[in-house]
Amino acid sequence: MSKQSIKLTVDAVVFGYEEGEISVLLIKRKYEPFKEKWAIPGGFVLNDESLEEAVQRELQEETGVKINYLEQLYTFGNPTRDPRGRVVSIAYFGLVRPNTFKIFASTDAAEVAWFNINELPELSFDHKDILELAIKRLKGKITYEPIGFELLDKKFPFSDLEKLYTTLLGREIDRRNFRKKIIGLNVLDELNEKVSKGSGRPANLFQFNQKRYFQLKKEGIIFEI
Amino acid sequence: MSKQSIKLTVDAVVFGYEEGEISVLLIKRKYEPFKEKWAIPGGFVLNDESLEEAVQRELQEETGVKINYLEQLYTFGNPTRDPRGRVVSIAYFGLVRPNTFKIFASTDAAEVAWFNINELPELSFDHKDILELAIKRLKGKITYEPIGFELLDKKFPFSDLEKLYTTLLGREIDRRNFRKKIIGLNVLDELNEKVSKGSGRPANLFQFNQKRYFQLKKEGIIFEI
DNA sequence: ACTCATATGTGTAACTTTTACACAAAAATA
DNA sequence: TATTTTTGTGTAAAAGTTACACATATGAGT
Repeated sequence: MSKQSIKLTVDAVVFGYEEGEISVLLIKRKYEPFKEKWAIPGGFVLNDESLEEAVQRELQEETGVKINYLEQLYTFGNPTRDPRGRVVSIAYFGLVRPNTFKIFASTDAAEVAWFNINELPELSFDHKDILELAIKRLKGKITYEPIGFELLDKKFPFSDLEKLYTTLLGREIDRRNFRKKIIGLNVLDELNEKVSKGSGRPANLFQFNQKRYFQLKKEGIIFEI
Repeated sequence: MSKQSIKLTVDAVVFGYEEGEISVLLIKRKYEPFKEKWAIPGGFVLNDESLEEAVQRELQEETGVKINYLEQLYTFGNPTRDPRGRVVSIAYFGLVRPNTFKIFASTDAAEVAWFNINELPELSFDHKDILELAIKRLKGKITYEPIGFELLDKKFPFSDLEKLYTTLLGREIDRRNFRKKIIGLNVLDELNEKVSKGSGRPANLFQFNQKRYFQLKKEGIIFEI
């Protein structure tokens, strides 16, 4: 039996949301292979760091992003997925509020940019597969975990939440029923603050109450939309 | 930056079901570390095989089991999880019908045995965490994917299915409502065969129709219990 | 300051789904 | 042949989901 020589990387599909558009963070590779091609940020895992640490480090290095919500997505191990040899990649899935920092390219990245998930460029390696799986997971997960709030401002008008769900679910939602349902879940605090964007009646602001969510979860009450 | 020296293993949590009990397949380790301790079957990934091939090969080698249903569970990468050094393990989750083969120990395994998931021995490495996650996944997944059928005989009386769900969900089910629901899903074929085990009215046999399931899935009709 | 356009906020009735519940039929056993 | 055991089946109440329209609060235009 030949000695194992497999390299390990982590990759992070980071989603952001702004004004009705779901975007994903990509970098333009500075080096071969796939030099000048767009790719999901990521890189080799160091010997003594955990996988999550590796993801956070690579994201910080390449893009300047500090992640808000992070979870493991899937491990891609096809023997031919990397032309350099056997490289297994553990893909993560992250959510951020894009307006809370400035992105910048460095180390392996020549450029960093947000791409609308419906207008993606050609991607390196098997990153198209990874991204598709991540999109599927995001769209699926918002109906049974309250991860959507990680994409919105801490305080948000109800219409933002509604628009996010409309976008992710890809269909119209009845405004009244949606509001009833969400309010009924009992995980939102209604604040005494109003915000008015342009014309129209000013909206009340809401805030996700994570503590209450965990409490309810512990009691076996499930979040479901 | 020091050169990466991380080893990669796969581990497989294999579940079986018989007579109202969910069991998991474990091996007793023949070598250090954790010599003579029970562990989930698995081993090092070879350079040129896919991760799934590695799982199937290790299972075959160590236990004689050919898996029926296999999916990736999670990747465990805590830097201290293996005393030999940095070993990242990609855990899989499998389902089999235990009565379709004989298990036997070989290569790294001194013994192989089925353990009821409620009466587990002490386990090696972080295998307790892996197993707990797998059990959680199994219990969760049966409500929205028809994987329960992978644990039953191809032809089964309705009561077998009901008992499986009772066991996995950990609560009583209304027999009539359950039957109505499952029949309503339209994925079972009712056969013209009866089986009688002991006393009582003989039961009709049913069979899962995978083709119909995929058809319905494609049409957006979801399996849900 | 008045009118118009725009976005927010709210209740009820029809419909669908889920739950609760009991007894007859077919076979084995005593 | 009476008793026990397991299978097989319908209906009514309750809960949840869906469809649907108008008043309110602001900004913009005149």
